[in-house]
Amino acid sequence: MPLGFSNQDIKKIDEIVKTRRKIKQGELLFSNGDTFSSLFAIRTGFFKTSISTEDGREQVIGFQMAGEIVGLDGIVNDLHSCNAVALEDAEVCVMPFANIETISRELPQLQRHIHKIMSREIVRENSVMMLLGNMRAEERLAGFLLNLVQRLHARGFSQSEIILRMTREEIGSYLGMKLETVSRTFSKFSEEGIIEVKQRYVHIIKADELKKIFNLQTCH
Amino acid sequence: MPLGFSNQDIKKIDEIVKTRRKIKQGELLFSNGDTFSSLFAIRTGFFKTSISTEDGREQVIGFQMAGEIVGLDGIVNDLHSCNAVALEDAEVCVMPFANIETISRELPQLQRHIHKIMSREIVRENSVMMLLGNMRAEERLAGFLLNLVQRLHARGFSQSEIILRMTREEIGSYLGMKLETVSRTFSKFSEEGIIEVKQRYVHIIKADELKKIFNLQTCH
DNA sequence: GTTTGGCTTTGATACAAATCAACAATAGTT
DNA sequence: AACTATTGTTGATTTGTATCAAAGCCAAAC
Repeated sequence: MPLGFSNQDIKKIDEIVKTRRKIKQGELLFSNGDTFSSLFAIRTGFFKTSISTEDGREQVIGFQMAGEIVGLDGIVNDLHSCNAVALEDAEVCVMPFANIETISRELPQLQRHIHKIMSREIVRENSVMMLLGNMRAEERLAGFLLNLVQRLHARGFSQSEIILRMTREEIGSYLGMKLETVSRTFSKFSEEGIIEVKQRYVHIIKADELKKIFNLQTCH
Repeated sequence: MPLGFSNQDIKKIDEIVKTRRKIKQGELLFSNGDTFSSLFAIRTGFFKTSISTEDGREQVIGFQMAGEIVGLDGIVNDLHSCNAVALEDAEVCVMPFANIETISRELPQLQRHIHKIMSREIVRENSVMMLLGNMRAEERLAGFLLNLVQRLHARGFSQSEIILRMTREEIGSYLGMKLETVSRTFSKFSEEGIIEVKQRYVHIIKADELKKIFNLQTCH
């Protein structure tokens, strides 16, 4: 949440955010076809969002952690068009979208904040399209690790150590590659001394090497 | 624009939309790093938006036509993070975003409309991620053609004939494949009698076959 | 402590798309 | 009309990743 709200403003915003919901690992927060009524702010835990084809192929759209918002896909048709699954026990704030709209009409700063959240998601997806459309397996995984560790670091976690919340298959789905390729690429980075991997634990030893592999510099 | 506005409302909205700008083929409407101040509603013409890596690789993010909005990427950081190039002579309405925000605080329907536009873009990009992450060349091109013809048809153009505004290379960049592969896939569809192709002209003969190739059914 | 099942790693092989290369078609220019 | 430059097609070959297959690791359950 941005700064610069009066006490009275804060009260209004608290009103939006008062309902909480707990989601156990593996459970759905919402899924494709559900009617949309609320955005969800993640308080604790870790989610993946995904869509699936008729024939069962899954595409992971993103991984979301504390402080991030899910559910924006539902606004356009009042129906969710993706699934959000908790990858670990989680708690979210349920924010009825009608309330968000009402209050953001009164508070320009909140209005601006909502717009930025949506724009940020568009820009994020632009980068993912670059990743999927133009990059090779190593570049994709390097970009993925750098992005993840940067977001975790912003939340006070280590700059160099990660416990992955998702499987190799989920990483692969997100990055447009098969789980075996994800595993092989981890092993390759490990052999080169760039990272240390042990199952879900990843230690980034040479962040600059990862950045060199992921040599894209543009936007964000 | 949605219905249900009073005459007075319409006046306010017209105020947003009064500035026009013409862009010649090949010219930039905005580019990466430009300060953001306005969204652009395309009145006539055809655009591509793209981002580039340091090393010169381009990723086309989308193709936009009359009635669609570009510039949403700029909101989050008050800077554009992609490039918008006119693929044919075009005219846009320049809509200062500050005005949009002001007026949408007064008109809940306009506010809702803006939110839906942003959400629609997020959902569109989700589908592109599915395309790039999970599909093979034929599926990608089939999906591309179906999407394009559907949007053109909604604007009163033919349901079965298209004049492409973009090169094979630009299609390839959008779909995450090389221009040669695009060309070969066009030829393959043509040999199978699904489409007729002559350079930029494409005639869809068997739309149902294209749909079968693009067998995804989820969201939108 | 052993079993179970899910996840991960690694190897061998197959395949779709990239790359390299030449040529054809088209549009724009002089 | 001839000349360029750009765009598009097609063929031969290479390559990165997928696929198929087997084995190893780990945590939870019994």
